[in-house]
Amino acid sequence: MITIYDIAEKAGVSAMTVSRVINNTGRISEATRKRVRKVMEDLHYIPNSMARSLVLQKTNILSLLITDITNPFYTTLARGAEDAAMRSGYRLLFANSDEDYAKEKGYVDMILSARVDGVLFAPTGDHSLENLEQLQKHQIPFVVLDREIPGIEADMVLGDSKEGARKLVDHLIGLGHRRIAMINGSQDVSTARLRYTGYREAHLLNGLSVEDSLVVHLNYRDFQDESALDALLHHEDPPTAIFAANNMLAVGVIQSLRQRGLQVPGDLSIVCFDDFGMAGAINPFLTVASQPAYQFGSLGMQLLIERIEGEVIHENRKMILPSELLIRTSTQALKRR
Amino acid sequence: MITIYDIAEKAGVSAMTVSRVINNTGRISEATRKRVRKVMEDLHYIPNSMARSLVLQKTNILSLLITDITNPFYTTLARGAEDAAMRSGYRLLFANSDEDYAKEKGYVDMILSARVDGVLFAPTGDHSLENLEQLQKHQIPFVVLDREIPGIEADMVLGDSKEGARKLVDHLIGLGHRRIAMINGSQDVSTARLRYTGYREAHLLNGLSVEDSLVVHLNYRDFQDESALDALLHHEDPPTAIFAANNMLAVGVIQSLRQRGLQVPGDLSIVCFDDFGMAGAINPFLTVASQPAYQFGSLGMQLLIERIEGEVIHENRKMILPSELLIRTSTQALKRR
DNA sequence: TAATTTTGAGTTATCGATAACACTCATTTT
DNA sequence: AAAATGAGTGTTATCGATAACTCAAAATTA
Repeated sequence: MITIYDIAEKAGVSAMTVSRVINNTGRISEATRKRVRKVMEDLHYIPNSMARSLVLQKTNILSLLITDITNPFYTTLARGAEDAAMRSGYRLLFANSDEDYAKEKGYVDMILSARVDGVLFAPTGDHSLENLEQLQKHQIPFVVLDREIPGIEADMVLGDSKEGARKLVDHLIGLGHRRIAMINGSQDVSTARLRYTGYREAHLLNGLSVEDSLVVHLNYRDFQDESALDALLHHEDPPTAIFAANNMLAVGVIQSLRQRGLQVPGDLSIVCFDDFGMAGAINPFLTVASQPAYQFGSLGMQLLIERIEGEVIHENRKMILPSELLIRTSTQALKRR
Repeated sequence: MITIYDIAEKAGVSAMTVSRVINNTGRISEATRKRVRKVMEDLHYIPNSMARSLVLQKTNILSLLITDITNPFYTTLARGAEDAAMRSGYRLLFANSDEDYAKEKGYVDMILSARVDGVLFAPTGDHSLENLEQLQKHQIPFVVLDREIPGIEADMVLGDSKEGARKLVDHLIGLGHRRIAMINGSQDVSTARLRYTGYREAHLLNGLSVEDSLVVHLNYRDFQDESALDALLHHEDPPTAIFAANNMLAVGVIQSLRQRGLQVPGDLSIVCFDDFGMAGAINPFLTVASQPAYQFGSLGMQLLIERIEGEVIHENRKMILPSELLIRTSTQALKRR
């Protein structure tokens, strides 16, 4: 491995002079500069960023922790974060917790160990509190994305889960649906709680009551346990529409329904949160509350970088990004029976 | 920031003893070990991995460079790579080149600067040669994914682009199509060349000739230039089916067709390479040659880790993963006119 | 011309960890 | 009882870079 000492020797100068050439600091004569540059090129020199970070106490690396790399919402968010980080001259260290608290903890340790300058943190759920406190203890600046964590004061970029859910359910009610099931994520996640609240409010505002036997709490990531769906379908007064709390759940629900020979929207209307990115564009099918994923990333990154570089310590900022109701073909007016 | 020296002082031992406790090396009395452990916990000590890597000359970090983080093929591949890296105790540094050579170069510099132990490299195209040579110069082990680069000898995990393309086009010909257009990626990418060869062979094997005016070379990533599609549609003897060389191109084509009021498969049948992951499961629509994306990642990672840890230097290994023809509803038998 | 300033470097200490070696005691061997 | 062994720990040098300080020679000023 080539070091500044190798360069220094070949160029007949001291290591410090090489360092000065690399960083364009101090005074160097044009002749020396040229000579050093030449040697660096000849030897294909690349600075060792660990050594540099060690002394500078700054890595110029920011970390983005997402919960599901296969979910288009998060990959689009990642693009937004990456672009914003790049613009400000930071490198981005991606991490994927897979909605798994233990993995998340592992990545937090890695992040601390790597001494990154800041973290964009999409938590797996309320229990992420400990991991965020861990960051606080070590004074790593962070911005919380997508899910609010009770007990944590920090900059946040969130969606309007309640309002979005209200709009979706309102749309279903407007189509005549009265028996609307909800397949929700874990109650441990703020967005799941708020989406339930929105679901509830939409009912109440329309003079309908909420029947809790139509509400199921699962996990955002994968829809494996089909018994819940079975219970809904065999309900004495079964639902005519389903509100899936996110896109992945909706996929699972639709697949299961299809296996059971049920049609969407023929037999059941389906709505969900979050769109499907590029892939969803092939055949825009699901009626969704689409969130501005790219902005989650770019705005969050902006807040983070301001925190890191800004001299003034602002109040905590909480940005709420609206979602957009996109009505497509997975919903239709209730047929009378 | 807490260091081993802080721990050492508080515990009344030398820094070396702390290091020994951390790494479970050397002989330490149970009493000292316990005392040091206690102090480490009290002070929330986290080792500085940069300092450690600097002296060990090993980072325990591997890098995965993909070309499109919003493409489900690559995110699934990433999951495979991540899982495999995790299993072997490595951390994974994701990087996303966005099909952009300059960004790729930037990430290669970062990778070199970070002194990662190895790289899983999905190149943007043939010009990635320079970037791979850069890695070779610095003796960073790497495995090439998905796209073969002329002039590079290395372990590779590739798909069977030619065979997959042949199957797709064969399927279309079997349905009676004779005028089959191809919307291809850049000729700078090996998979694009091979998919064209497969397209060609399918024609020849069926006793058909290939008409180059039906073949368009664009870019894998986004389908912006619609003039090419227009030209095809206004061809004197227009195509009845389109083979899009990858999923992203297919999305673009279908969106454009829809804007023009054309139906798939009513007016045109469409096939493409690569499936759509979770998101595509909502409404399996496109007939595709599906590649085992997860395996690309996990197998590639396995080869890489063998390279890094293996004592024997094997011959270069070239793994070809088969694709599977999934016939869905974007293709139908040619109606006579 | 002597004094001062500027230019263009070099020296040394440091960041946080670990390897290699050294050095006590206590215990075992001869 | 002297010598050898081994357990437990400390010292010093090192990884590759930069900050802070130093210093000689050249250029400028008085």
